[in-house]
Amino acid sequence: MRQGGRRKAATVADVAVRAGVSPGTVSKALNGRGQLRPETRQRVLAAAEELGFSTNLLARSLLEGRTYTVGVLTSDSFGRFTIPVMLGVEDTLGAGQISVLLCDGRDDRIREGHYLHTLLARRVDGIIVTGRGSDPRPSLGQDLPIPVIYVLAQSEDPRDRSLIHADREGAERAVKHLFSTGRRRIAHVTGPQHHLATQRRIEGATAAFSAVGQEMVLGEPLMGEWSERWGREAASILVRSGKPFDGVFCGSDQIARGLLDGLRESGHKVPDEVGVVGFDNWEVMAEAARPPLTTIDLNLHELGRVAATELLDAMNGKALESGVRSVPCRLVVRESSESRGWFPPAPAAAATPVAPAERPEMLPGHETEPLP
Amino acid sequence: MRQGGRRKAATVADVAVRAGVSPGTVSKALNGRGQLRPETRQRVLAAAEELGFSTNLLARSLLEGRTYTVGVLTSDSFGRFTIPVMLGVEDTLGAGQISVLLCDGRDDRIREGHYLHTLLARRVDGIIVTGRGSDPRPSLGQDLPIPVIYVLAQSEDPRDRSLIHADREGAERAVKHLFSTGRRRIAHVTGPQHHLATQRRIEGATAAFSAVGQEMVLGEPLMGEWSERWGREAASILVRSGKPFDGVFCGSDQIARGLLDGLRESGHKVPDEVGVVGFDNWEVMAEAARPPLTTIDLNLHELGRVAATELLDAMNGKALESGVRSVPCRLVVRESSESRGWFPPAPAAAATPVAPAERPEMLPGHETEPLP
DNA sequence: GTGAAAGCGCTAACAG
DNA sequence: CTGTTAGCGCTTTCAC
Repeated sequence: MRQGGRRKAATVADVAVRAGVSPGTVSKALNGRGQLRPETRQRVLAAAEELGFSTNLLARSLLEGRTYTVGVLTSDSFGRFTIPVMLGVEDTLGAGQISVLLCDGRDDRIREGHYLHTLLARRVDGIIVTGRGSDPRPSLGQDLPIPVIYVLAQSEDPRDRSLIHADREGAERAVKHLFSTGRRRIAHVTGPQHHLATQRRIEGATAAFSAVGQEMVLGEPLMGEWSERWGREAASILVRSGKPFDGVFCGSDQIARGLLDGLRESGHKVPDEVGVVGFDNWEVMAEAARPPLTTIDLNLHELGRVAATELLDAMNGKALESGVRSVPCRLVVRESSESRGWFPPAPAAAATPVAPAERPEMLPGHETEPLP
Repeated sequence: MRQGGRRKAATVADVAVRAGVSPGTVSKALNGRGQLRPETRQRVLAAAEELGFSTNLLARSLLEGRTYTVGVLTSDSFGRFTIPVMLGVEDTLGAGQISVLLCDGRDDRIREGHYLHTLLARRVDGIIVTGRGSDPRPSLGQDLPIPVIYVLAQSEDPRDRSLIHADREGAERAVKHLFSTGRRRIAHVTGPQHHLATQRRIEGATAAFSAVGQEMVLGEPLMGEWSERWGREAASILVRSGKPFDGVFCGSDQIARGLLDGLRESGHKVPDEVGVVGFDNWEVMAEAARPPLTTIDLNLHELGRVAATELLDAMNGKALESGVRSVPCRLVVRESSESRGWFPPAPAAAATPVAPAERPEMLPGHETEPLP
């Protein structure tokens, strides 16, 4: 049966004939159900083998009313953030024999609606919606016959189940880490003001400052775009401000990398004079930075894993909880924040004591991906 | 029908009852087949609408023997190169109402075999195999009942159909582009010797040198790893060699970016004194480079599109061709190779004349992807 | 222990 | 024009 000459696949009936039994018996033998004489079972298995029999899952699904399939639907296209989530989902689901149908919404509501229709017609057992997290997205609605989980891009409807990474806590952790290495004069350079992520990270950073009774250098975050260019520019702004600073928390790894370049080129030593922490743990960025960048890992793979796990439970009848669940971020310590021990003494004791030095959870370094 | 109270979906029979007709008639009305009185059709459509009817594609597929589904199977995990391919596939297939099942092989042959089994049991209409292109991969075999196309990672078996990007021609084009901007003393810095990609790019580059009767600076390519670090190191090697050079073709954008940093920091002006061309058009890299990097775009999305198109034909009965087809790369001109017109006059006319200045095909710049 | 029959939801073929 | 029937491939009673 070469590619040209497609032959009809063998059915249970075919196997039955060859084994000299009935279709029902074949089914039992193949699925290890019922009481069969071992010898009969062997005969059936042999016949199936010889015919290259492969169960037609369509037929089984039709009967069972389950397809062991879930749809992953992106509102925007699959990008740097959604892909690790999707892989986490696929990974977890694949272990449970569940397949993933891919639907790329491309920021087009019409297209998305069309995909939703297709998924329902294909009778998927559940749907995971993902996309940019900059802002909440419209709900697919409450009247779907299957469970839906929103990941990264949370649903506008609080009755839906949404999973996001803990931006706020991550940012707080980043800043506390800088404090814990002895730095005191810390600035925050981040993305566009209107992004939800920007706001959440500012909140987290602010909380960390309050906790130790310090003020942000320049009094407020420097907001710009998520780019290396902006990071370089911010470095220049900081330097020219004349205000002393010994730490910078950046809202993204790209910004951090630009900032690192800017600092190096204006003669500031990292981490000796300034500690820098980024956000995202975009490994190619963080590892190629000079020096390698300490940053917050979004745990996107884990986010996908959790989403898949919750969805699996829901598919098995357990009611889905409502509202937003946030999955913790991880601090990944690299060189850019190393403490060198010569910092000025800590300022007057703050109301809340500085968090003790953290046990950094190192991520294993990934090899650079080979070229195709 | 909230998420908890899953109700059985309406069937053609339900619609039939409600519309006061038979199931057969419902089918015709819904699919626009056969001769129906317009009024009847309307009644059926209304009933379907009211019941929220959605065709059960499983049942249809079972009957039709086609599922309008293809599997995309990676040998390694989905990475920087395979993802654009997969998106190209999904894009093309989605337009034809075909869904994509995702299978992440993770470099594990057992796992891959398991996925293949599942795909066949689900009766997909075709399979696209993808993965790292560093070396050919084992064939899935010739005895599959459905067409298979290998993309990026070509099959070891020449009877299979493989699609790859035109590495060799891309490299040749890159070097010719440097020549066309007036440069003559060009070096080649690239990846590990044992990679097929490295070899193909060296071949292409060599061809371009031969065409204009020039020698590669240092006489041979500098081979290292696919990293920025190696790019920086190579810059230093080149500079310290004392040999004059005015152009460098890098085997990857990462190498190129490191090289650009190295050159800048050792006081060499790009593009004024040295022109640099990369490979991959990894946009975040190429655009963030200083200056923005001229490079070769692998056309991965197009590769996916072509693969999907060939697969569609094959699924419709057209026999798949055998062997490797290579899809052209594109030159993307940015600042790093700009001609400044003050170069030394061209050397003694070569046997083959220098290619005339190329019409650079600019790609639209992509915005930096917003954070989640 | 094993076989026969019914049915999952749909559509194509043939009656009426 | 519309209804009836059969069957896609499988599993699951329920007889034997």
